[in-house]
This record gives sequence, structure tokens and C-alpha cells, in this order.
Amino acid sequence: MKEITSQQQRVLDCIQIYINKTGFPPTRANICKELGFKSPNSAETHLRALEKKGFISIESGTSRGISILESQEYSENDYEYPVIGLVAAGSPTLAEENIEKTINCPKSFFNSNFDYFLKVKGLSMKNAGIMEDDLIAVKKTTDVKNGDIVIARIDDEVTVKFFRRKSPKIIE
Amino acid sequence: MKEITSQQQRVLDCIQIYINKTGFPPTRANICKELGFKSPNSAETHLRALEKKGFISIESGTSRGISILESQEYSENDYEYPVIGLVAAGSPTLAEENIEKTINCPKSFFNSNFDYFLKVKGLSMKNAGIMEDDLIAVKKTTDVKNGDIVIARIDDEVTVKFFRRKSPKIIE
DNA sequence: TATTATACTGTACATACATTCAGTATTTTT
DNA sequence: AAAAATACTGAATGTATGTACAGTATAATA
Repeated sequence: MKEITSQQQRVLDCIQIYINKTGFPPTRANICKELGFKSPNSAETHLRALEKKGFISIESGTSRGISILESQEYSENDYEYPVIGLVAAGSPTLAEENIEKTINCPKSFFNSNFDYFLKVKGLSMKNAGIMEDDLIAVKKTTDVKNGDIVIARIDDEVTVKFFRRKSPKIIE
Repeated sequence: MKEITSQQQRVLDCIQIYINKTGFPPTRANICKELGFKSPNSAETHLRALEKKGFISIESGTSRGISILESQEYSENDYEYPVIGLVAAGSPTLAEENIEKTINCPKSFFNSNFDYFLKVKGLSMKNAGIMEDDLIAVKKTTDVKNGDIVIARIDDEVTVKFFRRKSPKIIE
């Protein structure tokens, strides 16, 4: 993905806004009207540039055949997440032998990125409504703020806990 | 919203699938090809019927000017959710005196319908890291087998999300 | 029973739109 | 210094597309 220019960004935004507003992509003329261009070729050349740089795709010969391409990193598409069993003793890792299966769900499913699902064993958290075989979406991070929920290992026992100052070690 | 016929449903599905696949709505000819019609007027009359019944809107004189209208109940638009305080003992209800305030967020925010936000009072759930004033999205259900989603937000940041397969009894 | 809605085929046509060509000018890259 | 990319105006053209008109047939209403 090459660098986008400010004008190209304006055109890209214009397309997205138009779609959000109407439900379908704009024509060259629509873009011109929105951005004040006087020639449809102004829109055309910007569209070609955006296509070349990978931001949009253009269906040739098709009216309003513009579609905005999601970048790989922020894709809304489905993604395979591994499910890791939470054993009473021992640390869950992403090692293959610990992966029970994978679940396909959108990256934006929880409105935040995460890395894998953790399967809950036991009823130690039933007070919080977390029951056996529930799945927890876990995000690996080194940046732990006070108040976050963390997967902690204390004396070989893995639990889901609230993060406090004297932090337990976070697994992975 | 009047009743939709099976053929009209096929056309409506066709439009949605086409949009999902291409990023823009189909033409009459596209619909004909997808559904095996031999005259563009077949698609046209179905579109008019769908518009009349409120399922879609058609921008006159505009190529691919079809947009699918979300019904009120399943709207993707923002919706006001009540926030209910969780008292230490006793179950919260939707009675007005229990509603602290309302929060505006998209219905699809958690990719699943839910009924209200629950505000956590006290530290009874601290073992699970759920702290005071956290908000939990709650879906009322009697159907245990369908996956419920409960999301705890901490300091306005979605940190941990529970994907429930065997739903515990959520309040209400 | 008359009328309206549904569900099509088939033809035709005006225009909505993509797209090309011809210019001009500035900036960036090679 | 030359070439390529950016950023436009303006005109022209072929076709993609909406849409109306003319039929046929069956089911659902009034």
C-alpha cells in the first residue's frame, strides 16, 4: 500500500461518505459535485490513482463499480481464532498442542482486537457469571493498566483476575 | 411493513448478496442473471413491489440506486440503551426507577442484540476482574443454547469479552 | 365477478455514466 | 535536466442501465 495524497484521501473519504449516505457508490460526476471538481476526468484520475495504490477496486465498464478495499490489518473480514483450553495447572500457550480448535469470527466482533479464545474450565468464576466452557477473548499485551482483566498464573494455577498493583505474571 | 412474498424475498436476498460480494447494488440485468429471469422488467416489477412494501428504496434515474432499508426492529442505527444499576441484593429490572441513564450506541455494537447495560456495583465480582461501575451488555434470554455475548467495558475501553456458549442465567 | 397483485417474456429508447483524448500547470522523482 | 506523478479543465463518445409500453397467465381480493 503506497502513500496516499491528501487529495486522494479526500476522494476516498468522499466515496465512503457517499456510500454511507446513499447505500451505493458515487459516479465520477457525483464526486466532482461533492469536491468541487469541474471535469469528470478529475475524479477519474484520482480513482485510478487510488486503485493503483490498492485503496479501491474499480469494476471496468460498470456504473458506480467502485468498492473500497479494506486493508489487511484493519480488515473486517472473518478471521480464524484459536481456542485454547484453560487447564487448572499449567500455562496456556499458543503451541499447537494446546489449540483445541479454531473459531471463525469477524475481527471486529468485539469491537476490539484480540488474539485468541480461552476456554474456561471449572466454576471458580461463577459469581461473575462465567461458567464452564465459556469462551473468553484474550488480547495479549504488555501494557496493562490498573483495572484491566488479565489472565494470571499464580503458583501454577491459572485464573482470570483483576489486575492490581502487585501484578501477577501475565501469561504470554 | 407489508408481507413479503417468497419471490420478493429471493430478489431482496439477491440484492444483499450482490452488495456483499461486489460492494455496490446490482442492476436489473444483474438480478435477472442471478435469478434466471429473462426480462429486465421482471426485476423491475419486483423492485417496485419491494419499494412499495418498504424493504428497499430506489433512487429514480440512478444506476444501481438501490439501497436496502433496515427495518425498525433490526436497525443498525444508534439506539438508546438503559443503564441499570446492579444492587448487591435483588435483581435489577427495567422499571424506571432503576434506570440510571441511557447510552446511545449502535445496535450492532456488539454484533448481537442486547437489551440494556448493567452497571456493576460493588466488588463482588472482583475475582473475575469486573470492578465497580463497569458496564455489562446484557441480553435477556430464556434460550440457553444460543450464544450470548456479554462484554465488560472498563474505563470506556472494551477489554474483555465473554462469548457464552452455555449461557449462565443473566439477570432477568 | 371485477379488480388488483403477483409473476413473468420481449422490445425499445432516452439518458446516466464510464472512459478516452487533448490540453495546462505544478511538484516530485530519477 | 528529463521523466513521471499530481492535479486539474473541457469536450466527446459508446454503452450501460433505468424505465416505459405491450403482452400473457395465475392467484388473491373486494
